[in-house]
Amino acid sequence: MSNLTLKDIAKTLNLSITTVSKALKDYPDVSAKTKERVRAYAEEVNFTPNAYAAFLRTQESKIIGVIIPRLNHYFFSNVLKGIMKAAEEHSYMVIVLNSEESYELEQKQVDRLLRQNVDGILMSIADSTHDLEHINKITKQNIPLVFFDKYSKLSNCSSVIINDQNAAFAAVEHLIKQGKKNIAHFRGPLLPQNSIDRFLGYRKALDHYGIEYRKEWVFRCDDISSDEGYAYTQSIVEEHPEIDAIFAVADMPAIGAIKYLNEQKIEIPNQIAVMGFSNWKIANLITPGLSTINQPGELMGKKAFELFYTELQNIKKGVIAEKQIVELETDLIIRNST
Amino acid sequence: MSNLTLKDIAKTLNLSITTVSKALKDYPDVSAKTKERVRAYAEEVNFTPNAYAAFLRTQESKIIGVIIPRLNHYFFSNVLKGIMKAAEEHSYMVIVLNSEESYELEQKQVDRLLRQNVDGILMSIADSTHDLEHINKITKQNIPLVFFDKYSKLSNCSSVIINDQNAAFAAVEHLIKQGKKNIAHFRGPLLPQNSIDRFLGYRKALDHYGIEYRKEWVFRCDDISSDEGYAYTQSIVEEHPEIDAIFAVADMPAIGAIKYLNEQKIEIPNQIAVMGFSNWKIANLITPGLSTINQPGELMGKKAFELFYTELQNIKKGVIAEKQIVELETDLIIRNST
DNA sequence: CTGAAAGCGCTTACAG
DNA sequence: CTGAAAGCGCTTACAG
Repeated sequence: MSNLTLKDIAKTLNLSITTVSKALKDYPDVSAKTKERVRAYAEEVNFTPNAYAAFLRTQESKIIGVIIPRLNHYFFSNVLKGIMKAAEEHSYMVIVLNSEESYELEQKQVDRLLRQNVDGILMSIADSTHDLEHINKITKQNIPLVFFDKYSKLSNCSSVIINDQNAAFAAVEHLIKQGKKNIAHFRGPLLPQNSIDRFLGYRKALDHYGIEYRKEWVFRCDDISSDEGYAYTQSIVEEHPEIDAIFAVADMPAIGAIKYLNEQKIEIPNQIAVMGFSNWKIANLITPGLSTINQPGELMGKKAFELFYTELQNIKKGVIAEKQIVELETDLIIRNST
Repeated sequence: MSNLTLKDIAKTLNLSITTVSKALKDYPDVSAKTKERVRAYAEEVNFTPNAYAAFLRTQESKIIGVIIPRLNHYFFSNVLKGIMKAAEEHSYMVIVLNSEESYELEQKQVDRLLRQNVDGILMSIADSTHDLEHINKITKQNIPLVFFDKYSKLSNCSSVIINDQNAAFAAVEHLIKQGKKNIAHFRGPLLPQNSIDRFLGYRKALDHYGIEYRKEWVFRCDDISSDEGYAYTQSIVEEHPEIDAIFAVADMPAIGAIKYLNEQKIEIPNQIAVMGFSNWKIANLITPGLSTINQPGELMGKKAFELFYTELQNIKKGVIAEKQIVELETDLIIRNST
């Protein structure tokens, strides 16, 4: 809109479009004097080159697309922050799309990003995604694709993840070492790999310490919400009084549990200990503080961008490199809820 | 990358580029048979038109830029969610930038968005922004600009805001009606309008009910963080034992206050009542629940997009319309902290 | 050191 | 109903 072009500048300065373009891009074959003239004028009139026209030549949009399953989510916000910071450093901009854990939306959003000719796509798969056709579309077009956190074992793509199974094992092991024997699990939805892996880590820890697994002590949180945690804790207290600890797939259900227990004046951790997963900010703000597993969100975002970036360079050079899986460290954070 | 073009399709189908383009855009002057052929083939080869080339003709990027001062922030995430949902409905994509409350970053990001030729910019001003030159750049280029939440009274732009002064008044009035007389205020930084207005609302309420204002009971939270709230509450308890209520500029400092009071086993609200502002999710998850002012984030985002959209239509039609200020309703939410 | 020209992939007014 | 052609605003190989 009402933006100046190279042509306008060329006309005003009595130069060719070529020379103006070169001057602005600091080509060595333009005289210092001309460069100075052009630059001064461009500054004066606040010239901003048209990114679209440039793209048409260079075929690089300098934009990446990010699809996250939840926007108002401490962990994913942190990942996004990491991505955006790294992108900024490489002069990239980020189009953000929120799939709201919906497979249908996710498919549409992939299409939209492809149409936009983004230079790459970074995504975390929605809970309801059960099919990878849209993912294949991306890889077929030879566009770098990087998964973070919720990835797919079936697609051969670069990914930044944590070892959910080991982390969950450590969490449950900690509960056991605190003397807890009847440990319930609030698991996540059925499809996503991380909710499966955290469940498996729970089972493995029970196994390892010779504690019987009881499937009626596993409660499914499809929304991974505090409300679910609250409601399940109520039914635990009322129907399974022998349960002495809860390991939740994420902090939110754990916080719902703590809320209920606080209201009922049930002692945490003496009567029931509560363990979360993710280390949201809120985990340290409630009373008692929530023990949890720290998941390095910002670092994950940074790494995801870097994987994209090296992959893009490889493609440009025509190098076919192995896809990389980066596994980040997690820590057990012990607070007063265990 | 490796993307088909209209030319490729035209060649394969033995048609002209024109006809292919028209067929795909459902122009009336193309035969149904041809349209069908083109569409079927485009589908088969997964053709995605090049958005940049299209832009160069239409001068519409179908992208907006959003600058928010904080990313990992319940309220701003909600606004973003509202913006993105509305954008999606209008086939717009959203480039998100995080100014981290920094004036310098904000300036750079405005430049980057202008260079990208976004169709409009939606932003909330950083706490440290003390100058509007970058804002003027946007309006000079005749690009729609809409502020949300943190706006500037000095620039004539469309804005979606709340009445911070009235909302703060209602919050403090509620404390007074609960019998509180010695009410401290955790105020925000000096520059942003909303932190000024909330402070003014606090003063107005005191005035209105004949309570003396004491400036040593006002504590400045430059980061609007729980840590600041925690530390100030400690000094209140130790140095100003007569204080019986706290009104905080936002939920985070209020939650820090509650954390400290809980640790010290100081009764809330009997000894000290605590009032927040914004109604973050966490406000209802801590014990006691935090009384606060509900700020409709998602709705604010939706309205901001709509303001942008009507402004864009006006510009296209050459209509010069008044800038609009939309003021959204807030509610007093009473929980157990007051 | 400067500039004319081709071309990126579309859209659309115009001709037939 | 179909197509040749101009043009959006850049970049860059090439000529002078």
